[in-house]
Amino acid sequence: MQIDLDLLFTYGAIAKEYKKNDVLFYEDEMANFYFQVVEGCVRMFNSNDEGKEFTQGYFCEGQSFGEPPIFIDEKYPSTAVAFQDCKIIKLSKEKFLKILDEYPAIQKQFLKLLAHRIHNKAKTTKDIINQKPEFRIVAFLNAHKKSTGNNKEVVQFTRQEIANFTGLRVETVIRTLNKMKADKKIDIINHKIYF
Amino acid sequence: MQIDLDLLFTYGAIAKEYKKNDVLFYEDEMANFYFQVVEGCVRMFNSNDEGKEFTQGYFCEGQSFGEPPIFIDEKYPSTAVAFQDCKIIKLSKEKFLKILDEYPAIQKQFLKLLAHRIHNKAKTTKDIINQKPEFRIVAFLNAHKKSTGNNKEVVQFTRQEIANFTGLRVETVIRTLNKMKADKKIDIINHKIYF
DNA sequence: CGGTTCCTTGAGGATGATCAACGAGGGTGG
DNA sequence: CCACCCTCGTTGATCATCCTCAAGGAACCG
Repeated sequence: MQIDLDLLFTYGAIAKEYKKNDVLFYEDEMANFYFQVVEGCVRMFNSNDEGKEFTQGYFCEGQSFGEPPIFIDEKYPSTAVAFQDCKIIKLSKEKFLKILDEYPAIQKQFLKLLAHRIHNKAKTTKDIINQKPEFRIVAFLNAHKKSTGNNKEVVQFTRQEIANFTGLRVETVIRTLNKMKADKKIDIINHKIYF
Repeated sequence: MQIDLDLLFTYGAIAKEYKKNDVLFYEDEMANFYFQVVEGCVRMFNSNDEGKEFTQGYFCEGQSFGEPPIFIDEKYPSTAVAFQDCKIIKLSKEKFLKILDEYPAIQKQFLKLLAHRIHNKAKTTKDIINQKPEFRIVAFLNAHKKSTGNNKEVVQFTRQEIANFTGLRVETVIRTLNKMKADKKIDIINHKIYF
């Protein structure tokens, strides 16, 4: 889901550049802006007291993020950082809500978007709870592979990133991946994972 | 969030009674109806291969459920069963979408509803991943306590239900609750939990 | 009562986390 | 060009935690 860039600019949006690891907003901050990715990719995550991070999701080119709290006057449930160098469009909450009011079709698009998000989160949560490291990793790989074809493709995530998303530790991810390789479920060539 | 009952009936909705444990729909079924609870409470959950259940959420009097897949022509991600004897309103998908089209205010309400759901799910997932059984249980108790006051109140869930929601095993829940009692974090009187 | 459903306890075991160390590659600046 | 420092991947050993299994007890209800 993305709103037309011209429309956004008409309503006063600005484009901003972020370097990798720049923070866009912090967990528990009030939500005052609508964000839409033009270039790059953003990661949303939570950290617990011991510093262990849990990745809630990635938002890439053409995707918006951080909208739910805008609709309900809530704080951000997670922190957002640039996963790569990014160009991001920002629009104030008020203007964003105005667009929705004036363009019912867009509002409907957002309804669908949120429905997708819930659907995905339900699936993800289910898969993570299912414990079994291998199962969690497979679910992650399936959810994040680009093509739907049968042919294997290289996985663009580090083992640490897989760990952060699945709630496992790096070492466990590595050992599980090695087992999966032995079982011919994935290929690992020169440290790169093919799934 | 609930749609006015008269309006629902005008559009052809019917009320249906379910006995405890009756199934309203199964995981992976296509979503063809809008559901709204008039009386009682519904549980949505997934089962894994070993039969272990994970509760995605409870939906009680006045709440609707199972809408996300309707918006996006998807299957249900979970199974829904009557948690108690229930009276539920059902309306066909087509009619439901028609209501949304004809009443923009209602559509907006649903946007907010879905935003709330996502926000909650993000928090819940974060808390579950945080491992530590005690932390998960406290998160569950906080999320499901009725009043927001400081005074303790009785918890209406069985230990098995807490286990299903937190992804723990009953025995672990029991032992953790006992520890929490010893630490004065909860009271347990005659097997009932006060939090 | 007899049958549920729910709660409880103990013992044992498996699994993933933790800790510690090291290797390999890529980029940077002297 | 080389030394250094990153980040990322890897391995082994040990440990703590939660799961599993088995058994029984308590409360409730027709």
